Amino acid sequence: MFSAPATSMSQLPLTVTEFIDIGDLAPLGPNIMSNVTDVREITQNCTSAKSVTDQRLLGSESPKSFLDLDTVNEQDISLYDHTVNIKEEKMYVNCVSEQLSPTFQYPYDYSLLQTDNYQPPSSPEEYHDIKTEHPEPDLSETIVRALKREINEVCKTLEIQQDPMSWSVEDARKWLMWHLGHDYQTSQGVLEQFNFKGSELCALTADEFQMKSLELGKNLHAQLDVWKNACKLCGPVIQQTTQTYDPCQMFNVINESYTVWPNPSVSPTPSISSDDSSSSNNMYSSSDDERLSIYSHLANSQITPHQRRSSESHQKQTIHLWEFLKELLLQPENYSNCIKWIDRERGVFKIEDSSRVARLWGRRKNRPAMNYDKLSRSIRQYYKKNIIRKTENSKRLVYQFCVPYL
DNA sequence: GATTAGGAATAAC
DNA sequence: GTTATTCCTAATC
Repeated sequence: MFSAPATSMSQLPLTVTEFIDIGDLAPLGPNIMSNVTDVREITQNCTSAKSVTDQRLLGSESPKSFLDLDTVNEQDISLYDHTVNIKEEKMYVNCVSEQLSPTFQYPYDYSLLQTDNYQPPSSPEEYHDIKTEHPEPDLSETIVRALKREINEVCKTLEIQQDPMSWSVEDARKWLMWHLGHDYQTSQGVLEQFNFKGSELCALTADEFQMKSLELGKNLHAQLDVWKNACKLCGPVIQQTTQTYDPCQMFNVINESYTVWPNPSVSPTPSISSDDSSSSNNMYSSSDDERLSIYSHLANSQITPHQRRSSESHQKQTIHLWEFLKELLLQPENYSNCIKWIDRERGVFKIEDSSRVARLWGRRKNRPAMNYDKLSRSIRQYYKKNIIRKTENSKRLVYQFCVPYL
């Protein structure tokens, strides 16, 4: 996935905002949502992502607009990836771009962003040197909670201990795989360079990580650093379990920590195809489909035949629109600003931000050209199938799930 | 101007 | 074959 990037520091014209996806930030709490507005000023210095200078950045709308990835000028950024990691009070946004970088970490420095003369650091080293003091006292707790959930679920899924010092070589490989998760070739290449048990992995410096993988080394080191620090913060609460490998658990991990993912235990999944098995959990996105595929490949020798069949049977599934809408509705803490229940009992919901819902859907289905016009056409296809209908007193952007799909 | 409705062709699975 | 996407016209809010 990551093509050979240039490493020149001069190729750092973009500021952090171009890569922040509000969908990733939202689960971390309202404090972040409110503070991202402060990034607005520094985006004006951005020279490459032209669209960040449009009116959506200039205060007319909520932060979500200018933080959505579709504001990125893809002519300038032909390939990007992004993740958000939290370490104590510092947020790192890892950016990967063909033109920009290998993997750099941009601390999301609230105190600096609120100053008038903020200048983005010109090199990754400067970013690392930034000291952050977050003004919101509640953020640390939010971050710790999010980390706790994620680490707990990842430990369950990978069947590893939370303490990396106790990891075997195989445990460490699982963890690396989890964080690599982009494509099998890349992951295998990197894994060959990190054939260590946990204690040895923890002893490696950032530079040593980078020496072993120019593109991903520092990112992995940061991920491990975050993990180690989070374990300290989380203390003994996190418990490693003996739960068997279940791809659905991966959904829950992502569901709580990154973006919109389904939770099959929450939403009923009525059969709308002739194959019940294919309709029950057809909920992988491309990225985690890949991640699961890679992990499955790695773990094939350790999972049971039943589990392997389960994994394989889930990888080819696709999510239906009505399921996706329900996922959003089931996370009001994150998405009530774009879709929410009007009458939960009767399945009546309203799309508050049609373009955002469409973008989320398009991203999920890897359809960049998705818009509300197309999304709504798909919804209307549900009328005949009695999955979704308009309410009796039809109102704009208000729909209703039919009884079996409530 | 945005939304709604639905036909038709096509793509994706 | 089913579902979703894309494009379209027309009507409505």
